[in-house]
Amino acid sequence: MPENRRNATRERILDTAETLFMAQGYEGTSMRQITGQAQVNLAAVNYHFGSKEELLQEVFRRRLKWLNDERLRVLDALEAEAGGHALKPSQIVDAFFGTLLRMAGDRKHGGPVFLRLLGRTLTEPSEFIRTFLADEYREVMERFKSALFKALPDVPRVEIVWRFHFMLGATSYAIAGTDTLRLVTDWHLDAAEADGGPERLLPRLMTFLLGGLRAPLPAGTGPGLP
Amino acid sequence: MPENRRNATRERILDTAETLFMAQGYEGTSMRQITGQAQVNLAAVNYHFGSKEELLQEVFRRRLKWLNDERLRVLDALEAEAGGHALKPSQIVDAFFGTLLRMAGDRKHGGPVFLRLLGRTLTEPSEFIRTFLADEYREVMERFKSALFKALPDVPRVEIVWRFHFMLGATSYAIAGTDTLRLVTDWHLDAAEADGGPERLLPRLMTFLLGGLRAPLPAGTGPGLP
DNA sequence: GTCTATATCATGATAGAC
DNA sequence: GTCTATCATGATATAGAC
Repeated sequence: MPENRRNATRERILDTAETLFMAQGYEGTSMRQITGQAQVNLAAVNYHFGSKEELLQEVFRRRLKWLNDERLRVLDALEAEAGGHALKPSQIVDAFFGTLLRMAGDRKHGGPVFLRLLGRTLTEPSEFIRTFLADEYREVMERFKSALFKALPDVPRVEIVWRFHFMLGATSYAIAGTDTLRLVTDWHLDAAEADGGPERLLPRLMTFLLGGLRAPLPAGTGPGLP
Repeated sequence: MPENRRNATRERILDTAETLFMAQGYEGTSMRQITGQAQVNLAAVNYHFGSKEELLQEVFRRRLKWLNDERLRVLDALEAEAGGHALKPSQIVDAFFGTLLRMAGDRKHGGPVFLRLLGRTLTEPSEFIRTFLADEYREVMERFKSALFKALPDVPRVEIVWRFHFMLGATSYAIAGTDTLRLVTDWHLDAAEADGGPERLLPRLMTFLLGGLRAPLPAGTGPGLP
């Protein structure tokens, strides 16, 4: 069973790398750590993926493919149901960010480990990571921006794009994990409240995001782009 | 002038390290890069700071000291002016996040370089960084949370803390730089619009943050903690 | 296909001359 | 205080045996 063993080794490397990159970052994780913990040979990474950079890309690709396909599937279903009418902003935001957060409960697709990795990687400085992520996200971004433009025809497009950006930031930070949350909590929240899992986080985040997305325009903001 | 030279070397190392950590991250930056670009000897970092970790901490300390003192100074002034009355949420949010963003125009205190570094570091996985930042932020966090609790007496404290967390995330991501912004833009915004500098960013961000902070409570949210 | 062994180089840190 | 020289370690990647 060479095919099975090949896949088993590949998947074990990917799973281990995902966990280590999440906990220590890309630069902070060595191939010796990955192969040691995955109990495969040091040369296996180069054999299966070519390089450490390509390993990282594959770690993201197998999860993002599923996530973004799912996002598009949900958006397609909503738009089909609406039959040409504009969607509600809350539907669009849930299709994008709700689908992401619900991944946390789905261990088959990475679960909380991948979510934290993704949140932490979005601000990673390495050029090749940002280029790669921008490519992976391009299609889904265009679809969701279009949906928001249609749902909010009176809001200048430039404002919608900025607010999408702010929503991404709030969400990334939230899924980057409870350790960073020590900055804010540490104090009035016990661990049970602070670490309530996705089912507590999602409604709170959605409320915040929609409040920001639908906030009245600030004074002095020009009209939309042509 | 041994004292002057000592300070000049120290400051040059700190400035160079700040820029490189911003562009490449902590793990991705070597002491050889830092000392080479700062045109000081390789041993100078260990002599002046002891280790690479302590260098990073000093890079942050000199900026965060000024930033957080300034935040507290603004908050003190607002509270003195209010004379015992609760502040408006917008005043508190501006004292915290506005003071941060206005640092971007102040090259004497790091300017945009430090802002991007800070935004990128808040999701950094290294344990010692997170512990260090949590310590540096503790006092200012407690003061601002208290001010928000007082300004929003009808909102459960746990909700305020969560929303503070979301605001931090949106802001971190926004100041982490326009490169990451390619994820969202790349498309309908020309560079001039997307990269409008802090004077464009601040009102947009404030509107978003306040919209999220003051959003109506979601259904099913329990009462505040005792 | 998988692994051993190794090539080649960069890293953070330090000892000791000046 | 600053520099040179060097240490010990760990990094990614690969050549070649099996």
